[in-house]
Amino acid sequence: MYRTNAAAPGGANLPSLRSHNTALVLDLLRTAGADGISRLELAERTGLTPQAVSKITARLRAEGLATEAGRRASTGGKPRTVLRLVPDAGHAIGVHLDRDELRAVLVDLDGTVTGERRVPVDLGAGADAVVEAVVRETGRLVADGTESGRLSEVRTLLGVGVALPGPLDHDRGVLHRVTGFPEWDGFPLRDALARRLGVPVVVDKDTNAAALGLAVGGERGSFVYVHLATGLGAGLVLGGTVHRGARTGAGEFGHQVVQLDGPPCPCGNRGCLEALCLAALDHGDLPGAARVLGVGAANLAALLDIDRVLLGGRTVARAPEVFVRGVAAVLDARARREGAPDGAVPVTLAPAGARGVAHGAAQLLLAPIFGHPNG
Amino acid sequence: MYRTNAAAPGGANLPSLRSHNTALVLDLLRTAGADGISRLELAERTGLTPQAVSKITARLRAEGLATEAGRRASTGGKPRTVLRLVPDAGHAIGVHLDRDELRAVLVDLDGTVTGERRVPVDLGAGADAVVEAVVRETGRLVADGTESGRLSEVRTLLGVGVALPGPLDHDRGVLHRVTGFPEWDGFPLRDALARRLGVPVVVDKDTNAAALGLAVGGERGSFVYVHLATGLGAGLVLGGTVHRGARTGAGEFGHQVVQLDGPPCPCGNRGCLEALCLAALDHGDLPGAARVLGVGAANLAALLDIDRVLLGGRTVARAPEVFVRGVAAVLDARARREGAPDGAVPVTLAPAGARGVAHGAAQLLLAPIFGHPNG
DNA sequence: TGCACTTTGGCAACAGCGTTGCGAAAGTAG
DNA sequence: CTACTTTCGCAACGCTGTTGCCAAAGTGCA
Repeated sequence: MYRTNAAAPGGANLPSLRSHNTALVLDLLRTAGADGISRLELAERTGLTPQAVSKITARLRAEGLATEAGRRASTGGKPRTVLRLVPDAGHAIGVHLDRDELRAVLVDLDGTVTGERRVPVDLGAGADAVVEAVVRETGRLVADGTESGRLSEVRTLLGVGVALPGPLDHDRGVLHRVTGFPEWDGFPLRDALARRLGVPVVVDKDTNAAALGLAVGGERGSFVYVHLATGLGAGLVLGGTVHRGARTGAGEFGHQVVQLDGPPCPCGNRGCLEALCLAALDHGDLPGAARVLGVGAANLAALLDIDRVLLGGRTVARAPEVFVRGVAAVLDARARREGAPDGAVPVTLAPAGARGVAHGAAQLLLAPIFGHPNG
Repeated sequence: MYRTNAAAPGGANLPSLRSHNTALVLDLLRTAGADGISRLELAERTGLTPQAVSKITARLRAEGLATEAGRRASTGGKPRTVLRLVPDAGHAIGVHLDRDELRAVLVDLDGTVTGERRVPVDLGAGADAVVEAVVRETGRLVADGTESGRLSEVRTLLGVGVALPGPLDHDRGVLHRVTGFPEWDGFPLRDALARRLGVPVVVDKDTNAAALGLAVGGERGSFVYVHLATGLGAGLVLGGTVHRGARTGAGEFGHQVVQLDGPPCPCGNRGCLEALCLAALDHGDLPGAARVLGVGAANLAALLDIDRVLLGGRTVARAPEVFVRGVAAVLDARARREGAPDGAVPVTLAPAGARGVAHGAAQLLLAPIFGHPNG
């Protein structure tokens, strides 16, 4: 399986060149999905010569990652042959560990969910119990997949991605003080799971996983995924890649202060977005909560100049239109006042729904194959 | 002169591989400065083999970009030969266009300022007058440089970088509504200057230029440069590169809302950082202004997880310690409350001083040579 | 039906990249 | 002076994408 030359401190050699171009072609094949894409189109999109694309796709076909799938209509000459990704050539499991629920999905190379499990879980029950639950559920997903013939070989399982509420250290796979569950502080979740599962494991914040899932799912450029459930967080995608920051702690959207000397927040600060938002929700004031969210989103949009704001999470799902409209109203008003030439940043509902985080967690393993090192 | 393969949509070929590695080596040579760096050290730092480094440095020496400069002490065998960048092999001019002053600097490859001019200018006097002033001052810089023997050939002038208050379109080099001077809206400054000067011109916001200058000057990782003068803005460097966002408008720090329903700002919003900050300054309340700045910086640090906050600009220069201490106090307090394992994000004064923006503007032309495409 | 034309896409030869094997150069240590 | 270590370039090499060329597979017109 192809991986980018991650270890090198920057120097590039021929193998890394090859990996890069192969990943590029694979990414285009994935994006094309079931429609497929022709060799010549691949050449145009990558900037490579047709002959180079022929060589690369020949390798991919020999390794079972790509296949020919029909032809296009002729435009006066030999018709183009359509190439397609072979989705079953690789799988990954994405696990969404929420405060009260575990959701695991089996995902193939092109992002299709081919298996899913949901069980209640208590994050407060301690590390051993939770690790055990993850091992059990991923095991069942693999068993089901093998039985149905989808996971024909164990080797096609690339690894397991785990997404859960932060803060945590993505690089080392170690949890910090998961809000509300101090006993998790310092637990090396990635290594503990990798030892038990025997496959690579990647750990990330739920918001980052969801944002990665959206980026892989076709959302281009820079955007923010705002997640409102028991807490408030954000996943940032800047220029197509998830921005995690120096200590992989970026996205602390909930504790942005937007009211100097405002009401106190459990985090110790005053006037945090999360505190104001949750307070409004407690009063049943959804539009008020949306407006507060909008102020935060508008700040973020101005600071980072993003293309889009995507909303998700359980609370948003309860009244999607109220939140989308409320947040958009704040952004529109600000754009009008500032006379933005292209209008306001659009606000939409994250399309993946309740499965978004688990799906994105699986992409933590799949994305590197397509040339997105850390997503 | 080496340039990265910018036009390609992602596909890499052998020339682009070569450019990449050459730029990498040049960047290390530049970073090493007058001390120089040995071939073996270059090999270790890049991950390339010693032989590859020998070939690359041989090319660089043949083209006059690098030279041998002494040897290190032996460690039991043949002593390492030290290589050094030839600073005079290339120059760039950086122009800082402020509301009332034009500052232009001539900078060589390793960032040393070898010529400087300062003249009063009125941005409100219209485009023609300002363009004329830039043409005149850059011309004099070149004339002085040629006379002193530094600019031995005209070909060593790579181009002119112009930095001025935003907002503007960096990609196209077109100004938007420069705050306070609506007549500039839509003026194609880059093309107008390039036609008159006959060399490449790059236009950017003053804050971005300063941030780029700091990044090139050795500031690693992710940081924010906060500029407080007649207005308030920020330049973001994320993972070593300047973040400009989708429409190159990122860094709108001044109009971050931190007080819902706060005092009105000329921009039309309420409770903007800039409004609060300038109001405090009007009352002579520097610590108050610093505190407001600190709240904004803390929000940004939490959102983006940056390594450092750097302060600059005329107002900061008037009482540097008050601002550094005031901003740091807010960040420290928040870090303590949240129990950040590594402590608070450090706050320091931007080292480049009043010349920072002009120096950074020159780096807009130099950075691509060292593998930083847009800085 | 047959011929001319267009377009696709693979084979073979090629240029250029970093890599490997090896030896000359230039020091230190005894 | 000898033995050893370390640096560093020459030559041969393997592999990359590129170029030149030609067979295959269509369309369109006579």
